[in-house]
Amino acid sequence: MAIGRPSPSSSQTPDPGAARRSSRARGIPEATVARLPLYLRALTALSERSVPTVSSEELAAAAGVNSAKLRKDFSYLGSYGTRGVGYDVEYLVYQISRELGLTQDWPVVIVGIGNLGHALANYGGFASRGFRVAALLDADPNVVGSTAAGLPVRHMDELEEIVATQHVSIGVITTPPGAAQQVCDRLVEAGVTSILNFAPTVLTVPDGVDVRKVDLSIELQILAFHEQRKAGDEPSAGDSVLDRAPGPVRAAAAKLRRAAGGKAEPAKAAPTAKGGPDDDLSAVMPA
Amino acid sequence: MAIGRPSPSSSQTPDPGAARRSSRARGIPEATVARLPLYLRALTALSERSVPTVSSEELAAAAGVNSAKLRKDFSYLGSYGTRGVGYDVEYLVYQISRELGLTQDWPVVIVGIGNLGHALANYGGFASRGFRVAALLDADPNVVGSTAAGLPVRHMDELEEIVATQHVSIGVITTPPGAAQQVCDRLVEAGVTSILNFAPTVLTVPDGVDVRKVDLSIELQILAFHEQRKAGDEPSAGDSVLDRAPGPVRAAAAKLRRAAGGKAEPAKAAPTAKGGPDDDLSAVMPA
DNA sequence: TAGATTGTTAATCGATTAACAATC
DNA sequence: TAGATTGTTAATCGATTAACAATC
Repeated sequence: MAIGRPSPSSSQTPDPGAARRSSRARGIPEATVARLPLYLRALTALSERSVPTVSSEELAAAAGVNSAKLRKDFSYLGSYGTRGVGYDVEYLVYQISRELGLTQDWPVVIVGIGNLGHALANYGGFASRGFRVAALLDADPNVVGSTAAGLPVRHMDELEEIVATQHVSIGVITTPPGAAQQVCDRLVEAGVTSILNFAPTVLTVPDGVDVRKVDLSIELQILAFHEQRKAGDEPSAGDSVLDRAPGPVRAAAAKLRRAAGGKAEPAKAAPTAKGGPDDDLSAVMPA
Repeated sequence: MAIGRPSPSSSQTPDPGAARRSSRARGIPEATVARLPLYLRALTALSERSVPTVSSEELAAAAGVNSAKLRKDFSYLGSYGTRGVGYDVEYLVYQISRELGLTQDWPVVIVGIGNLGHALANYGGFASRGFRVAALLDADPNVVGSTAAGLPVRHMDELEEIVATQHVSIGVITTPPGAAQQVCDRLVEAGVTSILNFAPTVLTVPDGVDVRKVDLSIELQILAFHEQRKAGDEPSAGDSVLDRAPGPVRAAAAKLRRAAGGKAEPAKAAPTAKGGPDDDLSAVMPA
């Protein structure tokens, strides 16, 4: 592979340090930013029920966090509450919306219109938050020309023009993993500076471009890890005595296996590691 | 609302403390667990290319993290590397798979077969990681009986029997938000102990049940926050002089607004807060 | 042996939390 | 005033990172 030290901000996982630093410029930690949408959602529900004010305790419960954290989070935004009373719901909705940049319109392009692209195009939560689907794009001639969520699917060739004329700064990638980096490069070249990536691939982008990823498979794997522990912590089917042994013994065993040219438990590793097309989304999303 | 202090482990965001504590029992921090799937994906790609060994530097680059973090992560699993050489790819694939619980079969039910449910049913990354779709379920008679990804969509009434007979411990919720808690309750009652929630709702579950959420809208909002900052940090359209003023002045302004019974900038807050059905996924997923 | 690379240590940093003074 | 609730402080905890001794 011979890959040099990666630039911290050029990998798919946005460099937490960079994000923190930039947020800290105005004093809002990244962890707080990630919770603001939760608060906003809970506040919007209260607003629709015409609830005028809410305490940190009530709002925290509705958002699923504890109240100390919520108050700390809000303290980064300013002093928007009233001691002894609570927070004005409408005012807080507005302030958080503004802080998140939701008081402006964000045109978005979605690239790769398979089932997932369809689902996103139809997602009501986008429009109600200031996100507007500027265009649906696909490279497959069989898909181009069809409609999804009332919008025509346009060809990738139009990407550059659409991004330029509609001032698109956010792109959503729902292509198969093999196409994702290439699509990403074109988006960035066209002027997109924020990317939401659903393809299970690490994307490389230049400094100044933010990438967030949503990975369906990873979430399930994390659940499986905890599920495994709940099951009584008895050794799983794949466990061997050596695997449970103290570090030095395991290490020695590993070396023995390597020395013997042997793949450790290959028959057991194979089913999960190579059971199918690795993370292929082509069944979901046309190329 | 009058909601009592929420039990830390009963909210949708899995109590990080609890997760950490349980992981720490065997010494694996939650942040490390969340990265294991990334390493596994990179290793699987190397395995398919028949690469025998890999250094921490190379693997870290492929996974999009730095090598110190990767070595630290691996140190929680044991000593699986060889100094001066690197890691045996096949052996590491097996060890990480085992640690994550992927050497066993995980039957999964998906509830709510709209576009998103379809996309997930078709997602190749599941099957190749030991996750097997045990059943697709929906409450809508018009959807029940159709097929998705070659599987029949079955009625919610069959949920309990399916979970019991097929030993399902993981459920995926892709219903509209209004149905999510009810579906969650039924899943838990039937014996499911891990839930992946795509509905934009906070789920309440008993102790011992893990919930992870994937929230499309929240990811976009976080991108918008950073995008807003890139745009030169000039005041956005919604800013007023008071909103930019020091804390005490802002607070005073808030109080004045409240005293006047006035909603702050209602015309500006309204479009984003109430533009459409809030987070309604019904266009995406049939009830 | 000499070069390469791991596994671990220790310092640093950010996030969480409880507690409480400030103040409505 | 008395009760309620915010905003902030300070302690604690987990995560990250660089550096390097161990060792292949």
